[in-house]
Amino acid sequence: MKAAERQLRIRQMLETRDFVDLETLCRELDASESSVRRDLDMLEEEKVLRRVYGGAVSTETPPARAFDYNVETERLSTEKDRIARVAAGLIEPGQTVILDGGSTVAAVARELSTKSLHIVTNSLPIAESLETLRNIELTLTGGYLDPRLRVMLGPFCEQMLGAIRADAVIMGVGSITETGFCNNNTLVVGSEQKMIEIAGKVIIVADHTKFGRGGMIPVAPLNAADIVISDRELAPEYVELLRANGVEVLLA
Amino acid sequence: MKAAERQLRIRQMLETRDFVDLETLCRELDASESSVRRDLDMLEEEKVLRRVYGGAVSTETPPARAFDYNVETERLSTEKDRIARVAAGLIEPGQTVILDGGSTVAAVARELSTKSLHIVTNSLPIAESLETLRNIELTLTGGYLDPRLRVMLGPFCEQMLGAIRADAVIMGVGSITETGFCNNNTLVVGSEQKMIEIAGKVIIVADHTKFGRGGMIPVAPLNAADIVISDRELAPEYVELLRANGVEVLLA
DNA sequence: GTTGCCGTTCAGCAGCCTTCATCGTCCCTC
DNA sequence: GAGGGACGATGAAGGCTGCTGAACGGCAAC
Repeated sequence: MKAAERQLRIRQMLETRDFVDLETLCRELDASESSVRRDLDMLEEEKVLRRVYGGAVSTETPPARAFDYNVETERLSTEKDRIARVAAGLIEPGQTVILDGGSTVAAVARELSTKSLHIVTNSLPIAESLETLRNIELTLTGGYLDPRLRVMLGPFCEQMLGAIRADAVIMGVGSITETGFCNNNTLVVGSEQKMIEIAGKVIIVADHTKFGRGGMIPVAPLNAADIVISDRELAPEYVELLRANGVEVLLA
Repeated sequence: MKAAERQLRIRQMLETRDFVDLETLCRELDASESSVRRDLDMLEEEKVLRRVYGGAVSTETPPARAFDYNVETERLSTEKDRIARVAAGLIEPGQTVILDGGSTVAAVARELSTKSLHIVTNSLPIAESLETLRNIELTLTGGYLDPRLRVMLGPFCEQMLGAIRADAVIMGVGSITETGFCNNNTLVVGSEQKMIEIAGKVIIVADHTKFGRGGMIPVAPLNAADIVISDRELAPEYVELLRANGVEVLLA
């Protein structure tokens, strides 16, 4: 890849995250450390970013949106990032991928931002983080906009989902128990069930704190998932449980 | 392949990606390195692109989207605000109102923000400006997200609109001539035609500069509108023309 | 002290520019 | 209508420029 292209891609990446590390850049851009360093130097010259130890941070001050959403984004962000990277690694260029709402899935969206994809989502934050990228064709489901979750839901959303097919869905969940995946909002559950129905491969992303919580609305039994991605702190019995249900488990 | 055709193809390629490398161009255009270099030089002369080591980058600045929208928002903002206030005055609390994209309609959205309403829109900027309001229930159409206009369009959008009914639609247009209302984007026209179909009352907002422009895609004949709202500088012959077609005209 | 990151240096080579021969087209002449 | 010259466009070749990746020593972080 050429210097100009690399620098454009770095700019793009900084639109969706505010820190990029050198190792990731080398991998994503398929270039040597030296070249990436030079690119970062040039972009720093242009005030696009600021070099820091281990990578670079965006100089763009983000418009600081959303309250709850950011807090949830911060919590466990490193686990989330690792989970997100693994999830993104399962997606091939050119695929159609459904992303549902939630901060873990938003992290996946960030990791997907360099691939050439068709993304279908009902999440406004995810749409906003991807809409400027030229390599991503973005389709939104319609529906009632939940003001707290910033996600489109309800019959219109489900009807729209019913009209499409996708290679994969990447979904967060509220909780996971032996009885299956759960969530805590009727409308969210409805759209998630539809997403599972229309996607070739169902990928669930959930950090270990999601396991064993109870008392919510069931979305699907465990065997509805093809792959579950969690972090290394996940208790072994859950790994066993999932594998016994024919689910592939990846620990990031 | 001739030089003119090659250059056209290069322009097209730059619409969907922001960097093209020489090797790819040679392959895609089936031409020698020298010829492609010459083409790039000429296109650089025309400011279509900028030559960089290994290829060329588009001179179209991607962040132009946001700023275009802002420029258009600034232009005539006082006329727009007055038009918006009149339009908002036509809406009763409790109604279901469709808002299409465009800066004039965005101004109407601001004016509507104190009423208790159900708003249906395909515009992301409008959705963002209304989403936090507790008195407004917001439903978005789905569809392909046009990255420049930030509006959802296409068959999914139209299908979703086809499933609902609304008390009124408030619409901007690209131009108004004696033959009817026009716009300059095929997909936008499709969704606007659907909006007109499903709305009880069709309200067009258009400052006087929109009148008499030509050469765009027809949306609907003049008599498709119930009310057209413009500003006081609108030439009297257009007022006459609209009234002759059974359209109520309000000048803000 | 160890690890990981940084900046520098340097050989290798990809890409650039210039030059030139070739080809096709157009127009003029006979 | 055929022949020939001028012209522009094309692609190949050669020398030069500067980008790239690997290696290495130094320094910050832990």
